[in-house]
Amino acid sequence: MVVEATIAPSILSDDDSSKRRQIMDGAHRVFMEQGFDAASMNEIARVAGVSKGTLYVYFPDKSRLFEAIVEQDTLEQGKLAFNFDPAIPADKTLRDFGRAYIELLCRPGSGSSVRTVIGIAERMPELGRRFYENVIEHTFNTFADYLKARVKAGELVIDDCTLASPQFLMMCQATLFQPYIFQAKPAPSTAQIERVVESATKIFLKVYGAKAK
Amino acid sequence: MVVEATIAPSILSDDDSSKRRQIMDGAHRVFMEQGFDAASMNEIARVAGVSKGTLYVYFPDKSRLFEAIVEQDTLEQGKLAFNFDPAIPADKTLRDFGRAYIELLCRPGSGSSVRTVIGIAERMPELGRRFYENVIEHTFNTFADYLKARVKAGELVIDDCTLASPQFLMMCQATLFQPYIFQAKPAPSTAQIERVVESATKIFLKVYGAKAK
Amino acid sequence: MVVEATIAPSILSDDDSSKRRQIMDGAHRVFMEQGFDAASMNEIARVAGVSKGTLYVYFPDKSRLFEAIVEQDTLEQGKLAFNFDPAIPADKTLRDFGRAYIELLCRPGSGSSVRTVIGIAERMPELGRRFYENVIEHTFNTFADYLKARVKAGELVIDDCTLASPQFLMMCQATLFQPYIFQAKPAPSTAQIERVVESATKIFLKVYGAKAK
Amino acid sequence: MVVEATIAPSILSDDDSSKRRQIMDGAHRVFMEQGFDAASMNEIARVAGVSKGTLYVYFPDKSRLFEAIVEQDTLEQGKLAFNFDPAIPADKTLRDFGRAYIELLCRPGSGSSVRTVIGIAERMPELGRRFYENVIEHTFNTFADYLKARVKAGELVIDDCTLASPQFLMMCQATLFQPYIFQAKPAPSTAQIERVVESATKIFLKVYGAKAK
DNA sequence: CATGAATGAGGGTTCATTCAT
DNA sequence: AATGAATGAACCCTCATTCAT
Repeated sequence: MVVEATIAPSILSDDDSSKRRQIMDGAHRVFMEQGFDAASMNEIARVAGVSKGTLYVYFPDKSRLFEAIVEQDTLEQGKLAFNFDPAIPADKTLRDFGRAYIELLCRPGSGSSVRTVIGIAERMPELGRRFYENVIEHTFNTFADYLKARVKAGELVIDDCTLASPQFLMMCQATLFQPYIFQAKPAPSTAQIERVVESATKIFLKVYGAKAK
Repeated sequence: MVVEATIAPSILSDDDSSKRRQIMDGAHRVFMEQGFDAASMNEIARVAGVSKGTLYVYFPDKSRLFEAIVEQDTLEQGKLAFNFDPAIPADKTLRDFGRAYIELLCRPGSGSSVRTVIGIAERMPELGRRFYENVIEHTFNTFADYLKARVKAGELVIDDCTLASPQFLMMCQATLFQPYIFQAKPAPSTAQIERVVESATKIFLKVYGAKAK
Repeated sequence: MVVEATIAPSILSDDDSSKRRQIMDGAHRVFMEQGFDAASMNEIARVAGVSKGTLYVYFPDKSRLFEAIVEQDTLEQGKLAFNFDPAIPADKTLRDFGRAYIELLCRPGSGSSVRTVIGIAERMPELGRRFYENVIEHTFNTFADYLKARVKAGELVIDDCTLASPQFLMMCQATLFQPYIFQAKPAPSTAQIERVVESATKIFLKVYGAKAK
Repeated sequence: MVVEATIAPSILSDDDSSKRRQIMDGAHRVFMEQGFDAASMNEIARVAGVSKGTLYVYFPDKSRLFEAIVEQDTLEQGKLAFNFDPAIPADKTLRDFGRAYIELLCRPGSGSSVRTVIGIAERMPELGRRFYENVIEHTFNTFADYLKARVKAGELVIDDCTLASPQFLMMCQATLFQPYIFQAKPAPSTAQIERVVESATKIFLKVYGAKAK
């Protein structure tokens, strides 16, 4: 029916307010490109396609808008939904997870997010803390839980899974993430990722694998 | 002659200029505490103990002063003078170097430096690149060179030292550096460092040690 | 009928409009507390309990709303209904009227009114003029009329009642009103008022009393 | 000597800084014309003939600039240097002083000052208090002191000089000051002043004069 | 060379007013 | 009639930079 089509949009527009979303989208782009201080409310309004005054209808001030953006990024990046299927052999899981982790870390936009948060962490430590806990540490913990399960299953022999988890993930980063975050090299290619993750996986299994005994 | 008295000061001031040094010291403190954008030339002048005008005698503008500061930090931090003595057993060297590395990374001031550079890397990628190459990568390379020497000496068996080097150093960071840089936790204690480095060292030797064969 | 229920409210609302009254009440409070410039239409709407848009349904703009408030105050304060009973001896009337006058002048809210009008008089002289004429001068005139009647009755001997009236009322203010209007002292106590009015009354009668001759 | 002529200006320029004076002059005009809120720093800068930034070199913010202006006015108006010569008969002194008082009160600029201070007194009571004490009350006290001396000299018989002083001065205001301050009438003419002061003087002497007995 | 007063563009924020619903 | 989201001009204030001394 024709009428329905007309009504639809307003029904679809989530009540999280399309304007609010619109502002956050614009603010996200500007904040990520420029950082907190260099981003101007003027430009955010322009990019978001709203007037400056409207910004203040939805957010009390620049800091709070920024925090909302970072919080959103924190939640989104903290999701990293990986299916740790116990039926799949550990080596395959390590490889797949390692690759997914690095790809997440180095996908476009992710770097800006990390850079922006680190850049402001000195003056807004709360933001840094929450980002670390909900994104970085959360991933470490999720993976550590998987490892514990494998240990219990007798597939792995690990004394301290809470340490083993970041050991593996940090090895996966080797050569790849740091140049990316410092803008020294572009995001790594799939081949590069494969190679580094493969090496990390082998080391991990050699050290923590059950048959390694 | 009377005239000499007048000229004297400019003669005495070494031309690498104590004033220049003075400015850089002040600017360093302010930039590191506040980041590039939030730092004001006014406060830099105040902290440096010179007039605002003098700043512009030695540096054409704020960006160039900042670049000089970062460059200086880059050079200083790139120095990490570690004595890789071939006479010392590899395991001890790994332990000592790992500890020294983390202590350097997490010593007060170092965090600010890294945060400031990462925070500005999006807009001043050149600064990020040089910092990465001269500090991060340089350390990886220096250590890789050591590893190559140990391989040649038959003490270690490593296929790709350029990869093994960051693998070890990233493992040493596990749990320690990231919370620190995000301001989520204070700098790690000596005991924490010892424990993580010890684990990394053991893994490294188990995987790459010659006797491991 | 069901429909009636829906219409009812609009029928009930008297057309001098309870909404209009509601707005004026809110606006009065805000304008008197903050002054014309510092009062915001936003807060007026909030205090009045109506939406911002509704303000503009009843008043074309901020100035006109303000003028309406001041006009209302002018009319209300101009009323000062005092019963000049010819049967009562002049000295009692003077004392009672003087006290009532000062109490009116210094009652809470009255000060704000005067301050607000004086504060804006430079830019809105018309408002000041009407306030002066309808409140201040009107009181002078009312009292002057009483004096004239007493003169005619032979109870007082006054050459110029139009001058004698403010002479008495200004003497009553002595020490009391000015510190109050400048916010230098709180509203005067009953005892203070009594004392000052008593003195003014005595002086007035000594000078203008018939028996004084 | 020629040289002296060159140096002179810098010596003459009071160290109260000509720029500061320049700013205060401009700010005075704008604040008095518009009131605190309506005055904009932009216009003050324009009228003062300096840049907006310069304003903030001399005054930390708008409030402080305003306070400086009011304070200056307070001091200047508080001066009312009147020579209470004991050799001159009281009646002449009363007449002269009364006239001088009203002329001061109603001279151009004085009204704006009073209006501005009263207008802001609700929100800046300290300003109001100091203005009242240093200008209004100070005049009352100065005159009260004179009266006390006349009482001691046996020329006047006054029970409470602290009350008698404002009684006289308020009577002098009758009909003159209030319409002026409300912008209802222009400043009174000399003739009007003379007439009202004359009447007040006569009343005062009739009541408080020694020979009145 | 060194100073610091002066600048003016641009920062974040508020607010009277409008208008689609 | 009533709403409140949206606007954009104008607000106060900061700051990198310049220049006369």
